[in-house]
Amino acid sequence: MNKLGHEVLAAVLQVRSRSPGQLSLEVLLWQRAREPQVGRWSLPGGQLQADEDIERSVRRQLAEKVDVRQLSHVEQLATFSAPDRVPGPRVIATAFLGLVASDNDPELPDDTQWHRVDALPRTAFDHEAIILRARDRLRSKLSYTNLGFALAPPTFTISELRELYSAALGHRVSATNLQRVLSRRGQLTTTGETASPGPTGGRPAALFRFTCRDIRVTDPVAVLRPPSGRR
Amino acid sequence: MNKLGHEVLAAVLQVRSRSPGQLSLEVLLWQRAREPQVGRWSLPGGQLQADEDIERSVRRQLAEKVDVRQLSHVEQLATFSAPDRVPGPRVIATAFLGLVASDNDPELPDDTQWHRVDALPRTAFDHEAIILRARDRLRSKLSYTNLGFALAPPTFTISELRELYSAALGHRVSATNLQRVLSRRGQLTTTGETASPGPTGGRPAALFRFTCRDIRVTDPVAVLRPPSGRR
DNA sequence: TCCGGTTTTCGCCTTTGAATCGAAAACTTC
DNA sequence: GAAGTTTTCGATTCAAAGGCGAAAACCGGA
Repeated sequence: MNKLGHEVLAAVLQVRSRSPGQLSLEVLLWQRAREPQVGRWSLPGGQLQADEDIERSVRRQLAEKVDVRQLSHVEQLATFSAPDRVPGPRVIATAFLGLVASDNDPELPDDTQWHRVDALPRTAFDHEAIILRARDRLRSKLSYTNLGFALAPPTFTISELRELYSAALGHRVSATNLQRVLSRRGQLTTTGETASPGPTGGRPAALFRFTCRDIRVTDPVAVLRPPSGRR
Repeated sequence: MNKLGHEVLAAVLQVRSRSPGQLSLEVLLWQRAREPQVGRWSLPGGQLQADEDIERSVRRQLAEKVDVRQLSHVEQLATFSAPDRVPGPRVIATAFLGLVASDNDPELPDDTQWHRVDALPRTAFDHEAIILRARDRLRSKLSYTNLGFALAPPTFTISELRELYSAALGHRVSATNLQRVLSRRGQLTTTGETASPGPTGGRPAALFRFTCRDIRVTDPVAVLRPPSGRR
């Protein structure tokens, strides 16, 4: 039997604010201190162990870089297998998408930093392709699932949520429409509380939370759905 | 470095007619002649070789069971890694979805047969889960992409296409609606030809083909799309 | 206390695309 | 030519998202 190495890699994404009011989608990377590719930035990950499946493995590997209890969502992305994707002995990689809610700010090791996904530094191997794949997966799932819960704090105003979505999707989002779409789907629950207005005043915003914090497909808009039989 | 085996598996799906007029979604399986799991039905696949990536590997392995030129579409599904998913030395599996258009009827080896996905025989290892995953992927992509081209013959009538979709989706489909949805999306092109009516008469049906035979997302119904800026 | 400024919220309307229905068209056989 | 079949097409309804502006609820300062 042909034996080869298998690693797991995770693109952990979070919407973060670098300067106040300026949110951006960022990814967790660590800088390589040794060859190969010294100085380049890598996704966290490592070799799969004998007694773990890849889902367990990715959580174990991530624990070295970040508090895994702050991971609100992890899902498999794809497996990358080009024979020359890394130098030396062949290694297959299964990539994951991880999400951290925006109210967390995990302690990071010295070699590890957040980087804007739209302004990546020099990355190692095929990691840039993996990061972009993770971003695309997040963007499409924000549309047709309730995955927003994994980016948002436990409770939030519509304006805050709008900024989160806007940073993650990379385009402007209307607060009016966001609220209507999510609440029509039953994803939003009002807490009854209100946030205190900012220094410039204004009507106090109502606080919401996601109805359900398990990922749930909103029906990938079931086109060609079965005939209703309704008359 | 921890070395382990890596195999690729393919769930090749086709809409086939067992008795005339009765279409069903079927999957290509071969029956195991040796331990482990003698007599159970397996997905085609095999060990990844040193110089190939998994996409090449799956096509190579499939060539042993079916004419690969008849494969109209192949895509990666997911990687399965439970340590005990097969007995003996550990093997990771990356599963693929393959599609064959309904006008093909490939020559098959003696140990290989088509089986209805909704009436599977006793399958080996975790292969049933993979088959169901493949079916679900096909069903959702039929809705929001033009993947139908991979199931359909080069040219077809709307009625034929309706039966194909109906068998693949597992529910009735309205011909009227199917035609309008696909042509609004620009996926259908009329050939100008018409099919000859059946033995019972009836208006001759117009022949169509898919505008484009590369997979193309129809916009996963871009909810929360960017503001139009239109006034 | 009143008033302008600010932010959120809500209702109404438009737009888009899918589902339904029924009638017309085009062919068969008798 | 009449009756029966099947396809095709237009008109209508229905559902969900996007756009817009007015009303609500707060601020600070005159």
